Amino acid sequence: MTRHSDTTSYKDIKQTVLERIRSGEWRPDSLLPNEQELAIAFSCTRTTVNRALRELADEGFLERRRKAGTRVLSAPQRQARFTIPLVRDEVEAMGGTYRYALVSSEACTAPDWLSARLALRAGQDVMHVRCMHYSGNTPFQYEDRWIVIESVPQVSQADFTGTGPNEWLVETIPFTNVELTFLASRADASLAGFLDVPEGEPIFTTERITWLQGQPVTLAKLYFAAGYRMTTQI
Amino acid sequence: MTRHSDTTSYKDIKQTVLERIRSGEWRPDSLLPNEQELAIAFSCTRTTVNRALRELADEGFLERRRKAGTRVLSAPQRQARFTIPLVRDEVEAMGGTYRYALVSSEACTAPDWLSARLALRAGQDVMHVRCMHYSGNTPFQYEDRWIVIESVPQVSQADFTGTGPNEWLVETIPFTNVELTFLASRADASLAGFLDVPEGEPIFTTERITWLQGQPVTLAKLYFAAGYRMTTQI
DNA sequence: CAGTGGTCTAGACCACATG
DNA sequence: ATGTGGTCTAGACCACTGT
Repeated sequence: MTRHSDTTSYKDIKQTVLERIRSGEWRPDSLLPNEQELAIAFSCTRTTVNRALRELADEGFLERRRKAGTRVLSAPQRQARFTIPLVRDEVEAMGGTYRYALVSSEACTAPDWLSARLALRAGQDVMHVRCMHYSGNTPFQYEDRWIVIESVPQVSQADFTGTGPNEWLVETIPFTNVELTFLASRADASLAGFLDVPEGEPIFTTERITWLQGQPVTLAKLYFAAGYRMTTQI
Repeated sequence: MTRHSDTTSYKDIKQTVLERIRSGEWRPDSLLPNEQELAIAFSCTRTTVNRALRELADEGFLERRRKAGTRVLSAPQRQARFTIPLVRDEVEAMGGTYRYALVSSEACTAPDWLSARLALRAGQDVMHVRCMHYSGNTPFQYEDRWIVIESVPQVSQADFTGTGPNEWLVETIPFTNVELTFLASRADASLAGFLDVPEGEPIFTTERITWLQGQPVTLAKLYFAAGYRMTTQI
């Protein structure tokens, strides 16, 4: 495609393979010809076939094992893959004007449930930050965040009045591991007030736990406005 | 690593690059040396460097543009990536015994909201299937599904008494495009009964729309039992 | 127009899992 | 033991895009 039309690119091969799966020519669980044979069939090198099949395996269509060969996966284990945007970007992408407001920020000893959740030592200190994100004047997200001070000592001097803790952390900590959880929670009186919904309203919630090289850094609970939907194309 | 220890593999390079980002040696927004220079530095070919950097870009750490070069992304656009399991697998992975029960199955004309959502022609026929998935005797998920008959004519003869429509569709339709949505919904009286929760309970919900080569096939609304959490490591 | 990444070739050796 | 995928090399041409 991108090259002269007489060559077969790895993209062409991916396309063709997907079509043969779609059409039923290569049924689920069936074995594909090996790379050598496909290379001959497609008039290209094994390297090119390899890249095409490797990517299709990464994308969840094929399973490859040395000696065993390449199979079409029976239950297409499609992988949802979506980027986690910064709140600001999300609001602006919807055409809103992003506004941030700090609710509270205080250092304290980690409560028991948090120590357990993050595997902290007893009595470790954390910074507890609560804040709101708005789209224009409409509540968009309430953020309830705990930051482990020992893991990010600079947080003691941080000022979250004008900038949210997430943007601050992103700039301060270059690289992290994340556990992401989605759930539906119920708006209690406090949350209902912040998000301007009736008490008891179902609230789409995500929880993110972040580690820096094995050390727990932060737990963030993000409560979205009523009716929020998180969508992705696969 | 996998080869003789005197060679540099693309995995070694990925590792090294990530470490340099972590350590701050290569700051966000900064430009990496070009592939040729890195190849010399790592004592390998440009091909190998290329694969390492290409994968890191796929994973959201780098941005690459011809002529412009390779940059460290400032806001790590980390991508959550999780597989969508079949209900049966999910229940069994939790150590439960999967049980299925059909609630209702009937052909009808698509209601207006569904026609709009799936871009159907007015008056197109659909199969409406409702069913329950249990873990042992505990409700696990309530499924409310609509299948476009014109897209899957065989559905008229399908029997969903013993097998759920999802497993049937997976076997019948080899390959699809999917739009996936997560949200929090509220248990109405009917749903509360099926899931054995109080009315008004927040319910984690996913909606899946599936197309086969541009044609809408099915819309499934999946309501999970109270307290359900969907988790993924990034 | 010139520099950077994108891709392909031809060949090689190796790791691994199955029979 | 052997067949399969996994990876690397050395070199080439090309596509894109910023200057």
